Amino acid sequence: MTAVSATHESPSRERIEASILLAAEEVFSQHGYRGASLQMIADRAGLPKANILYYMGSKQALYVRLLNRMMHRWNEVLEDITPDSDPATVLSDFIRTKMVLGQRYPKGSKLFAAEILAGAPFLSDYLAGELRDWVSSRAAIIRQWSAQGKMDAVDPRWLIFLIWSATQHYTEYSAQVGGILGRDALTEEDLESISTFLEHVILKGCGITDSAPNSAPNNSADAHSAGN
Amino acid sequence: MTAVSATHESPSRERIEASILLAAEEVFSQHGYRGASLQMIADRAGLPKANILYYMGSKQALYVRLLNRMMHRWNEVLEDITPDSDPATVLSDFIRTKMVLGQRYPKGSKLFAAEILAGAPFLSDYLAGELRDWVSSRAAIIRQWSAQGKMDAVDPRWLIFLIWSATQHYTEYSAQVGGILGRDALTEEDLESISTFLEHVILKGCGITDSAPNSAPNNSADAHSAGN
DNA sequence: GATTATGCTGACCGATCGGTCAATATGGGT
DNA sequence: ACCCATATTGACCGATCGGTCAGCATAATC
Repeated sequence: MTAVSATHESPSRERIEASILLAAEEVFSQHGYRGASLQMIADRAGLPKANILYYMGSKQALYVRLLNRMMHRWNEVLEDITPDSDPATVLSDFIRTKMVLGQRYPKGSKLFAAEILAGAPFLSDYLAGELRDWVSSRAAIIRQWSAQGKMDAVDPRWLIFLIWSATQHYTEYSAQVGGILGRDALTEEDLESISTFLEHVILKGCGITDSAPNSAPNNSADAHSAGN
Repeated sequence: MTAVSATHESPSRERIEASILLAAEEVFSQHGYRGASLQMIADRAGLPKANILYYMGSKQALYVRLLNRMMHRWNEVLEDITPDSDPATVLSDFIRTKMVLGQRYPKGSKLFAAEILAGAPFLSDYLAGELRDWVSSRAAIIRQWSAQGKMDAVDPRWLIFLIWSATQHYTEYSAQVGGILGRDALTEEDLESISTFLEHVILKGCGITDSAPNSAPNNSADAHSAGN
């Protein structure tokens, strides 16, 4: 082939692998690990099945590679959080970042959801290790906020789960949301409306008064939606 | 055969069908429609594979039967809601009922989730029809509550989605929740703590003041959790 | 006891599964 | 021109897929 051998990889190889990963993410997210077939992935990528295995080694290797890629994508979320942070800013950013990530990687998010739904056979170590520590450290800081009187003394773990679930819902249940709203995909206005709603309810529900009042001081929400 | 023929069915038939449905719900919920195999279902039910098909006709018929059974189970939720109802009571009941249903039918809930995740190929009619009307009618009432000043003017559809997602999270992501909390299943105390938290945050977040003050008038939450 | 309807299941079907491999194609290094 | 590592893929493997069916077991009906 062309390139620099060993450590570095040819651009053509990278392009092919990317197209395989794209196709695989779609198929795995829709049918889960067992339900996905290499033939479907190959067809969607426009390659012969044997080529998929040449580049990825095995179905399982391809799958865990997708899982790992998705895990790394979460890293930009809730990173800079300290006991001195402003809860309103941090939680608001948490909500909006998660909403954006769900829209940016809908297939990857669904893949992750399917893995958890199946009992997380490939992720139990990650969940009980890395992610558990992540939650613990954030929870500890949130508890300090409560102790400082910055917010109500809610259980921080339930709060984190609430924000996770409320935001993920719109990507993983997009078929349900779409069916009910009567559109195929959420509009920009939908996303802004939902984010504002979640901010309003969760911050207010936790007894957080917006300390950086960049918005008008109306206590009620603003968006009311059109029809249906 | 034993029985009364035609309309009524033999008790032995009912028992067998129930055991098949139980096994199938488990397998489908874990692997989705495509990922599930009749052999796995047969093994779990302790029956030969051909017997599954004798009773259920086909894989698809068995699957849609499970979906329908699960849909009917939601019916007890948010039924008695009128413009004159007390939002605090109704929403509180909504939250707790959904939490209980998720615990009562974890497999069925996961089955439903997997179907939606796959793009709801068997449920698109239901979502865009029956369920959509259900949401519409409830949303209209909630809007009236807002107009009456009983609560903030939030978008009722986002509120319904919020309660759905927040409660379903604990059954469909039980593998994740369990991994993080360090237990296999949620305890009674967990469930009570979570329900109280969700009540607190969502009602307060929607500007609903508990009009039936059966609990002490502490505005902050009470549960704070132990460790981790 | 013979008849008939239903319950039940081992054996089999073509299709598809994940994966292997040998054969061929390609393209830079010398 | 020659070499050789890498890229590519059709053909094939045993296993499993959903589904069919013939044939035997069982039990109600006459």
